[in-house]
Amino acid sequence: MSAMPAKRKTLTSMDEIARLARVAKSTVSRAFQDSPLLNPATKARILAIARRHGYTVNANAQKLRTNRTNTIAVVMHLPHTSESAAAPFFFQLLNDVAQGLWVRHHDLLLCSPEADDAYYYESMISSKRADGIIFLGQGPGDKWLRDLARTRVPFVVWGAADDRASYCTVGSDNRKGGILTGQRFAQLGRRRVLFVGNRAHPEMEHRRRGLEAAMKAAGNAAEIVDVEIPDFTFETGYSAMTAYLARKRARPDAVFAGSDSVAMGVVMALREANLQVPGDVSVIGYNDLPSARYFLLPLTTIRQDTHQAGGLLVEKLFQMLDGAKPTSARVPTELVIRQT
Amino acid sequence: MSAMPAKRKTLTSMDEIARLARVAKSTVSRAFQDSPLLNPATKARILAIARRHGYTVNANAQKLRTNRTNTIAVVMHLPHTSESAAAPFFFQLLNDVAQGLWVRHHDLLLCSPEADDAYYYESMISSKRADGIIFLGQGPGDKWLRDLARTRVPFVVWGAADDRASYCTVGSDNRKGGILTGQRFAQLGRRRVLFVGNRAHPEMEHRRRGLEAAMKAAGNAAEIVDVEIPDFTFETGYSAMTAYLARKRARPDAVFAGSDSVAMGVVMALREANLQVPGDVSVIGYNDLPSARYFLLPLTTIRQDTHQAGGLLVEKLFQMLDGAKPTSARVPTELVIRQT
DNA sequence: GTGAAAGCGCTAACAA
DNA sequence: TTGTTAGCGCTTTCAC
Repeated sequence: MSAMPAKRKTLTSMDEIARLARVAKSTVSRAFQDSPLLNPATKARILAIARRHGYTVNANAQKLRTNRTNTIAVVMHLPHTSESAAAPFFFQLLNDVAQGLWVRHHDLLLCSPEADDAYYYESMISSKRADGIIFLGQGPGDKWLRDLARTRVPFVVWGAADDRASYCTVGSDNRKGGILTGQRFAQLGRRRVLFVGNRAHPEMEHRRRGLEAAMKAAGNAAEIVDVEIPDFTFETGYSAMTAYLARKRARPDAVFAGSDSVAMGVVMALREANLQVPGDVSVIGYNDLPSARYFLLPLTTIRQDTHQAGGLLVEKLFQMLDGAKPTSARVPTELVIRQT
Repeated sequence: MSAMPAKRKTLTSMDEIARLARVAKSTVSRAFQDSPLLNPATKARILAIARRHGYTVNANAQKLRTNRTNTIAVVMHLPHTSESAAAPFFFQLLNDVAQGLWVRHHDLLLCSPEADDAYYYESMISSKRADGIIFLGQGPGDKWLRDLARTRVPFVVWGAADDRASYCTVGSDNRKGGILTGQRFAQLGRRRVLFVGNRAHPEMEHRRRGLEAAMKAAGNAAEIVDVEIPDFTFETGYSAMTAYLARKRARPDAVFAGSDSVAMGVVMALREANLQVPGDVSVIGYNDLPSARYFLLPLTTIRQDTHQAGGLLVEKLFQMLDGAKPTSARVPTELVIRQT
């Protein structure tokens, strides 16, 4: 059934409903706010009339008046070309954040990062498009986030904790992820490990440091070489690894990749170069994507709990909107050993 | 740099800016609208002052006044549990739609389908939260979409074209996808094919009919059996196939799956039952996900151009907002033969 | 329990 | 080229 009869011209303002119900506009307003002051009978009558006429409260007038939007902006890097597979991990996180937002009856405004400049995000808030912002990922360098922290913009970030705790983050324990990887490599007797990532991203830098610490602690004088990549797709992993193998004589015996997608690309490149995985080279990814499990060679990887993460991001942001100053949080990190 | 100096209290209304610039409020308004009427010098002066004071136009007042939101709602089924892998295909589509929307300077409100009831969507529009709606997927049955088409709500749908053309869709040529699959199976001499999908979804029904037509045309008296599944995840494909094999004596020699994820689940189930893919059983998926290519067994599948689709969805919706009545469109469909 | 009145910040018609 | 004015539809005092 079409819920709103087409015949009746649908009414668009409280005044009109008020007139029909023979009450004041303010009474209609109270009915829609479910005010306890209001006589239940009056309320029911008003709501019935409104429904019959396809009336809904104008959200913009409401937002203007109350100075509250009930909207949260979620900023996520969307790949500009569709060639590069959209980062599945962030979509998973987006999904979990969205759940948390529905539950709290807030709208989700999906945004792409504009210039990495605090100004853009300040104006999102000052123009009253959203009450707060959730950033899915820090990107390389977080200076602009520190800048943003100096303003009145309420926001939380998925990513590595800021050393100076200038803003609130939720992230996996990246250092631990690095340590688990290092321990695994050490245990397998690996000595020439490649870190295929990007240390400009705070998260990656933490992983890298954990990796180094663990390998050092194990004491078998391993060497870590960095292969810098600009993004974390399969294609990038594949071509970075291929290029590396073409250029260098020394073969790595282990690779720690910045994401599962990268890890899969690395495995493909390795196989094409006739290196056995995991015989000659061990490979460990990050995120435990669903597809990591069903890859050609089920991928060994670091898992983080995105569902919990999504909930935490939302929760922290709401605490902030309530005037609190929430602390950063970590979600646990775990090594999933499969066949690489 | 923090773009807005913290010292100065940031101004929040045009009146205040007008006073500082010694002009009328309407002149400030014109400056922000980039009105050609305005003296460029005046405009520059106003904008400079505004910027200096961290002023931005209040979007809600603007929306209220102009009765335009510059926002499009995108409705997408987000899995309520994180167990089931979020449908990667729709995220890809979301990404492409988002691109199209940025380009046109529109905001994207991400929504989850509430009750499959036209009322909910009518109120999204009548409450002026969005100017139009893009539905990513029809779901099982599209009666409510036909209902919605009888209202004044501007919307377009990713999915199968409605027989009665009551609303505008963009979708892949599902029938052709079915035909390509049928031809391939026929050419391989397959006779007992399983359709693992859900005919309540119009898209699936079209594929299924194409499959049947092609197999009939090939003339080798094949039989098609339906395995109904409620969603299109790996897990569902896996368990549906496992259950089927446990129940039935007759082995299929071909499977046409509702999505690549389902196809991968099917392949796993088949292997566990000691059936060779593609030796004993051919499997064809749908969507050509990035991960389909790097699956355990690179997946044979039907590819559709989501990038083009995203652009078309946005374009059609804008035509509709301009008062036109755009026709439904199809994006091409192609068989990608790999190893299943 | 309900009504009257003021005003949120903006745009656009009209006037100058 | 700029200013004046009248609302857009709502919430929220304050009165009764």
